[in-house]
Amino acid sequence: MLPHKVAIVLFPQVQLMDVAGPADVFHLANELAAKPLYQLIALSSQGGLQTSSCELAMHTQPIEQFNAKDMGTVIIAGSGKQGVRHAINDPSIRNWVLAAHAAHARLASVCSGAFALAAWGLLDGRQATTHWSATHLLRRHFDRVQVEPEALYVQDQGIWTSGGVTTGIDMCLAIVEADHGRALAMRVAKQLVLSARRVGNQSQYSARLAAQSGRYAELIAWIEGHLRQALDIPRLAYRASETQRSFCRHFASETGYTPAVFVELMRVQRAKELLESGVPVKKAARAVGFTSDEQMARAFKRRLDMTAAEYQRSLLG
DNA sequence: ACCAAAAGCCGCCAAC
DNA sequence: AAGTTGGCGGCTTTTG
Repeated sequence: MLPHKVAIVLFPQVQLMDVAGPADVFHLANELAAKPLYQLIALSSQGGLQTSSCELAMHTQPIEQFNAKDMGTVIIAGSGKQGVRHAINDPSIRNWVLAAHAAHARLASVCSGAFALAAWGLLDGRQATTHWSATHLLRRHFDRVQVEPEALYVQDQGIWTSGGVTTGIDMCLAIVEADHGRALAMRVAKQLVLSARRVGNQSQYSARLAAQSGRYAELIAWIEGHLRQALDIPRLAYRASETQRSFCRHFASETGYTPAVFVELMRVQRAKELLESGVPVKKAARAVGFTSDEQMARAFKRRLDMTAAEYQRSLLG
């Protein structure tokens, strides 16, 4: 089987970590699988040495020497403003990436690389993210992009975008997982000594955001303060002075979560915080309102794809 | 790992 | 006329 070609496209003033993180993930995947799963290719407009924003330079190949149609994955690394602008207006890079996309290559960006994809129209109608400090800019300049400011990384119809710097690692782990399964991705994460593997959609944050304003702000605040008690739909609807049917409908459209899912996310989030401060699993489970540690284990599996004990252990390194 | 019971969820639709 | 409400039924998910 031929290795899957992964092209990383560098611009002037590239962020070193945007390149190094993904590169090491794919390289370690090869090592740990003991098979050449991925072939890494660093590309730039002219080839040669590319100086990163921190002055360390990387060797690259001229992009036009490679056939875009051969690429399995193309990663656009982030860089400073001038670098991105330069890339956006460089027709050789643009056409090459578009050709790769037309040939069904998987596209991905790290950090400000999303601006290049957006400028070329590739993110129209798609969910995407970029560095947290630039999400509002992305939204302002490209109103057809569904910007997800809370996500570490997002995948929508074959195009992946990730937030800043180290999230490129999280994204590439998810790519490895999609290609070769969870076991290999976990081994790579472990090899990289990543404490806790982070999932792409930080839904806990979204849940918390939803709590800050809007029609159910008060109810949500109350939920947060009363996680230990039973929070089923009849009770919540009663507190909201609505019928169950209307409450469910309104709550879901307001927060994006059904009531039960929302409560579970809150409990998992709070449990994580307790586990982080060293509280034992059983105690944490009771403290946040899970009726048993068994129930918490199931919730952790659902939301984080790991057990509470695994989560706690992952923090200790 | 399984299963029956319970709870959650959501489309449907008549009634506002 | 268009939009919201809430009861019902049944399908899916969760629980113990």
